[in-house]
Order: sequence, then C-alpha cells, then structure tokens
Amino acid sequence: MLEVKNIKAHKDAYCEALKKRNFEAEEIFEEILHLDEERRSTQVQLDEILSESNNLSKQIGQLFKNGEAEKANQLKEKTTHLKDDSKQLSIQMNTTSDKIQELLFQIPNVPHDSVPTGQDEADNVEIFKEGDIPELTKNALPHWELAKKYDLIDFELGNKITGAGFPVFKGKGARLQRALISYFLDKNTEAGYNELQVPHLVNEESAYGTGQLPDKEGQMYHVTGDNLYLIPTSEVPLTNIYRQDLLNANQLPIQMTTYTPCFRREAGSYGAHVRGLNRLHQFDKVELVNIVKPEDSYEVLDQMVEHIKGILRELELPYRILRLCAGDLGFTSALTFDFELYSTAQERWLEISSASNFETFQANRLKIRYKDKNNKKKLVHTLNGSSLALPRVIAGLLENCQTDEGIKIPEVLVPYTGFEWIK
RNA sequence: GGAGAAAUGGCAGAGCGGUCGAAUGCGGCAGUCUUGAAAACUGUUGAGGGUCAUACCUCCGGGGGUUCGAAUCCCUCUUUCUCCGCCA
Repeated sequence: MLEVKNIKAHKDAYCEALKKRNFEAEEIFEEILHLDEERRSTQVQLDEILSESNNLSKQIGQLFKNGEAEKANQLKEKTTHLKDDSKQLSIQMNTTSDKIQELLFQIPNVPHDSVPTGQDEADNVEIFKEGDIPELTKNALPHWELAKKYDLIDFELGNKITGAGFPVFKGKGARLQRALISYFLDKNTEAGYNELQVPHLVNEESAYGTGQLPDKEGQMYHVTGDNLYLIPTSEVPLTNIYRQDLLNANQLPIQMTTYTPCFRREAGSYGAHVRGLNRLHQFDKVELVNIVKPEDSYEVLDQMVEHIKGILRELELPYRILRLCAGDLGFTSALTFDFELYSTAQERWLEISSASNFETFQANRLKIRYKDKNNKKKLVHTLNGSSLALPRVIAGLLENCQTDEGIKIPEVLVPYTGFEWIK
C-alpha cells in the first residue's frame, strides 16, 4: 500500500512509473488526495467540538464540587448537541478513511527505475546464466516418468487421498525432499538467517498485511469454519511476525528463514505445463525474509540474489536469472528477480525462486516501522525470496542428473540423503 | 468442552467515575564524576492524528453502552493464567 503523503509528493513520477504496469493512476490519485483533504477538514471540526465538550465537562465537575448544582445543570444542556455533532462527524470521518484505504488497496507498488517495460513474461530480461546444460542420452525421461520408474513420487495416490496436485513422496523421493530442505536451511543459517517454524494457517489480518487479500482471494485455501487461510507462502507468517511493531534501528536487519508447505488453489491452471511437479496445490518451500532499513534494501536484494546463486552453483544445476518486466511484476513488488532452472528433458525453464524488494509497500500495510538515528519513525523495507521451491528443484535435478545407470545425486547433498545414486 | 481469575506505556506494576496519557521500579537516551568503563547522581523517555510551530484531538486487549465526564461502571468478543474434562 502506497503512502498518501508520498502520493502527494511524487504524484507525477508515480503516475509515470505505474504506466509501465499499464496502471492509469492519475484519476485514483486525484480522488485519494481529495478525500484526504476532506478527511482532514472533518477532523479539524471534530477536534474542535470534542475540545469544547471536554472543557465543559471539566467545568461541570468543578461546579458540582463547589455545590453549584444549578449552574452545572445549565451547562449540561449545552453538551447534548455537541454530542450529536461529534457522533455525526466521527462517522463521516471513518467513512472517508475507509474509502481512502479501499482506493489505496487497488494500487500496485511503484516499479523501481530498473524495471524494464513489457507486457508479460516474454518481455523479462535475462541478466545472468550459469551451469552446463547436460547432454542426455536417447533414453532420457521427463521427471514424472523418472518418478514412476524409481518409485519416488506417486501422483495417483495423492489423487486418491486428496485430489490432483497433492503428490505422495516415497522412499528415496521423500528422503531427497527432506535432504534438500535441510541443506537449504543450513545454507541460509550459515548466511546469517534465523531459522523459525511458523503456523501454516493465518488469519485474515495477516493475509491483508502481506497483500494476499484482497486481490488474490481465490488463490488461497480458506478454512471457513474458523476463517483462516492456508498459507500460499511462508512469507505471510514470517513477515507478519513484525506487524504493527516499532523497531529499534539496532534490531535491523532482521533475517529470517523457514521451511513450510505452501498451499495454492491455482484455479484455472491445466495442461502440459502443470504436469508432474511443475505445478502443485501443495508444495514445500524454504523461504527468506529480510526486514531492513530503506537505505540498505537494494544491497540486501543483491545479497539475496548472490546467496541463491551460491546454492544453485553448489547443486551444479543450470539456471538463469531474469529481471521481471513491469507487466510481469507482482502487485506488491518494486523489483523482482526470478531464478529459473533448466529442465533438460522438458526443454524449458522452470521458475524456482523469486527474490523481491517490496520497499515500504508491505511495511505500510503491516505498519512495521523503526526509529532511525534521529529518532524519527520510518517504515522499514521488506524483501523476500525462495531458497528454494522444492518440487521444481527436484524435477530439474531428476532430469538433469539422470544417466543410464540411474540418477546421480549432487555431491553437496550426499551427506543429507545418505545415498549417492537413485537406481 | 466446563468453572474461576486477569488483560494498563519497551518490560514489571499501581490506579478502580472528574485533578490520569496515567504513580513507582527496571530498561533506553543525554549529562555530571572518571585516563576509560562500571557504580552513583541529575535530567529525559509511549503511540497516532493535526499544526509552519504551538494549541488541540484520539488511544489503558477489540467492539458497543451508561454518564456532562470512563483506564475505572455495564454488555459482548478475543486472548492469557489456574482448576477440571478430553486428547496428540
């Protein structure tokens, strides 16, 4: 959520930047600024009335104390109309504030200057590529075939228990998953991230805080009995830990990591691209969240990118990094880098991580602030990134590491899996 | 699920109809002393809105009510604690 004072100060620049997203902000900005004026003038009126009635109340108290009941009763009569007026005005003020809030919720984050223009994923800009794409033998298989061949993942069984998109991992498949989770968490804690375990269900307030509500309502599983949502990403509980907090500068940066399953309804997706592990309703992910001072956020974003690179390098997997174009940028993000892993058997790139800087957009919704050197209260910047999303890493790993003898586990993982080959 | 108690500033904790945005202690910050640090002493220290700055307004778990006036009384919800029941 953008701040009204920033809209006021940078209206033209914001309009210009939001055009990159095909978002015409001019009109909505005007309306917000107008409503803000209205809100303020209403408040001035309200404050005056409240001030007067506070004064009268004090006088009445004094008069009663002095035994001048008659005078007091005269003053009492004066307060009745003040009460009515203040009630009216406070309703009016709340209505206006709600309207402003509602409008602010509709506006996406302002893209960073470095975000390229573009309509959709085809316009994303590749900025880095690393790792050799292996030459596979003629018998090479896509991961869903490999999963079946080595009895690693059972998609049909998940179907029986829950439905499509809820696979059952078995034997070495399950162990490989657990190994990756441990490996990722170890890498993250080595880099200074604090490991946490968080709830997998969140309340409405949390979902609003990180921006899943109101605009992504249909994508979360909703537990209606208790009005809770299954998390689509652990970014939600992690970032909400600090909701409404006023931090001291020396508490920053806050670096958190956690492993959770993620639940996404992915309504309307189907077809070849969602086959196997490519797109699931439940999947595992290890997440990074950073809460930092505004002046540090872009440096931290770079660090996050370097950190994720390091992991992929160790896993010896071919990947590339994309700078998302304005059209493909998430609603809450100012700048996002996507990591894609090359799936050799499918001959396509799979998104396995996304590292974003939200600047103050989430922090403003969440009201996460800190006191800077001069004791000024400022909104923090929040960032997150996956390190990494498990299923597609497994998909890429199975496909790229397959040989005629079986699947060769990358060396760094062997201490975690306890085996070198899946045969 | 049943019975009882409670929720106050960063923390602990008083206040139980007007003088309360709130005593006191701890913590934080600034200063005195010290070669430096600690201790001691002195001062300062909640949040939001509003203003050029004051003034002023709002906030004592959330919501509603009584009253001229509510942290204080009433209703309701939530949470926490204790006891009981059920249970991984």
